[in-house]
Amino acid sequence: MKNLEVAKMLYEIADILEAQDVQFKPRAYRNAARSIEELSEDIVDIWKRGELEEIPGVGENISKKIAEYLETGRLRYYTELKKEFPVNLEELGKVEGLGPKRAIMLYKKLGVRNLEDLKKAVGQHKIRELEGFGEKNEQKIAEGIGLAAESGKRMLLSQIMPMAQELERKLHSLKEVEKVDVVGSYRRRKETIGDLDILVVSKNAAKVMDFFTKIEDGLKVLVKGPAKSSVLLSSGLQVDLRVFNESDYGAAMLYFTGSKEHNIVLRTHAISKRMKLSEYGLFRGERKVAAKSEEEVYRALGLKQWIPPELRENMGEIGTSLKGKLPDLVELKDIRGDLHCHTDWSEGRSSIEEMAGMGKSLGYEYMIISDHGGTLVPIARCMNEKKILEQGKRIDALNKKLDGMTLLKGCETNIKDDGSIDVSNATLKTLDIATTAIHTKFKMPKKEMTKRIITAMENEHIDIIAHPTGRLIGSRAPLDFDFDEVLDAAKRTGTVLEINSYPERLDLDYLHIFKSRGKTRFTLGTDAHEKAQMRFMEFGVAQARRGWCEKKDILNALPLKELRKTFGF
DNA sequence: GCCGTTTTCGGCCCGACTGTTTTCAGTCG
Repeated sequence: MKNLEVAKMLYEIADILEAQDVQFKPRAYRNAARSIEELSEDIVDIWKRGELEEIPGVGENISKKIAEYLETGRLRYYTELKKEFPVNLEELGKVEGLGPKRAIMLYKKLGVRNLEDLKKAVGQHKIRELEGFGEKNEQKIAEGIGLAAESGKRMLLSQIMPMAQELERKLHSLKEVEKVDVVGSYRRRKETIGDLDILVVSKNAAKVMDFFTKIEDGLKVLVKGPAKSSVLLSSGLQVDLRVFNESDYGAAMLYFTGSKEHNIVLRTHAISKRMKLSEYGLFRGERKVAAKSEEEVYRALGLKQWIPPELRENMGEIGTSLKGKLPDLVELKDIRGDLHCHTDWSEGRSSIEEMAGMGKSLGYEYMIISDHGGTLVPIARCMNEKKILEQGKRIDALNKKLDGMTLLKGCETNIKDDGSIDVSNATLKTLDIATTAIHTKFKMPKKEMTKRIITAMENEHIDIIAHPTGRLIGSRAPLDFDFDEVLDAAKRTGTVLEINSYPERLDLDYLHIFKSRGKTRFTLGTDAHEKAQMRFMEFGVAQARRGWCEKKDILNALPLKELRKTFGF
């Protein structure tokens, strides 16, 4: 997968062009880079099909450059630029307050090429003497170097959520605060969060800013103004807070929820209607047309529906809302059961009874017990076939005692290198729903990997492929296989792809879900290894929503009777 | 360099904060 490599190169070209005061091109390169970064498909495949120009933001010139790079392994245009400016802009850009222009300036005047050089220049107090820099800037850069290692580290949504909720509570405790909302990528329920954006309604902004900049856990105040302040928490999380009037709050919510791309399209749309949109409202000339609520602003722009935050990723949501055709997104309350759970029969930490108790308290109609089973060693405490059958009997017995909820017999088996399953068909047949997944040998040629997964799907006893891409956010890359072929196989064999709700997995991710919607349905499973983790369902639902899923796309929104029919048990 | 419910040419989001300026540039989101 060369996507990130190509994106990085385009970002760097953008930075160098910007440092040279080139107009508009930097943005063009950045747009292209961002699209490529977010592709769910390998750019090499797109190039081979001759469809580079179909990528949003990639036109004739950039596509030629990408093709040259993929074909020859280098891009002359880029190497020329780098020869002129041999600067590690990616590294230097992580220093707060240092952008491409100043970085290039530091190279020209002081020969700074990377973080190491920058440290030296700061140490020798050379930066303060440069025109346009000064003592304070030098000091800021010195602090920025220390923080650079920490910054840019994104945290999982599940780690951020408790912090966000606590900040919300603290701000609410201040009597001057009328409203608090955590917005930004948190509100859009992105799988990882870089920083938190908080909006507050208050008539006493100064008081709120004083309170916020002295907040417990604050490590450093980055910015403090009458309308905006930023604090770096000791956890490394940056929190931005803005205070607004009640009357502008909707426009502010809209603006700070983003995404940036959603906003740009929305603002451009406003211009086309001879209006101007900012965080203070939608204006026609001097007159404020709408600002109080998001609904009001969207409506005034001619959109027929309010766009849920999870959809605001510039994937066609604005055009779709103009036509009034947005999906009616699945909600947590639609989910009638968890279809991926472990217990202490394999590597889980809670008993079947404890898990069932949790399922009941969540109001579920059913849930599966899908412990690890099979012969592949690396999986902790895999059940052998005898134990799988024994567990099945135990579940049957428990079901007679359980009132109002049904336990389903399941097992998470393993896909061997050749695509066969490490549990016999005879045993798989005794299960209500059979799940399988890749847990070994994550690297093999794309063709082989594709065949391996499809072979598993063709086993008539297999119902679900769990965490299909195998990625672990921040630590393991997704498996390399042809997703379209697997999608076709899902349609053909009736095998379902899972949306794994475990925060490090969230697999399928929203781009794959978006692409698959309508071609196959999905199951949601938490992959809980203890009862409390069954609450991860909300993250899976969020991911499904980000992939535009409706209730009908999710199998565990079905009543048990329908689920039985679908899986034939 | 890209793109089109205003356009195939002529535009390209917008405002806050900071530091260094004496009216603004750079950075950030």
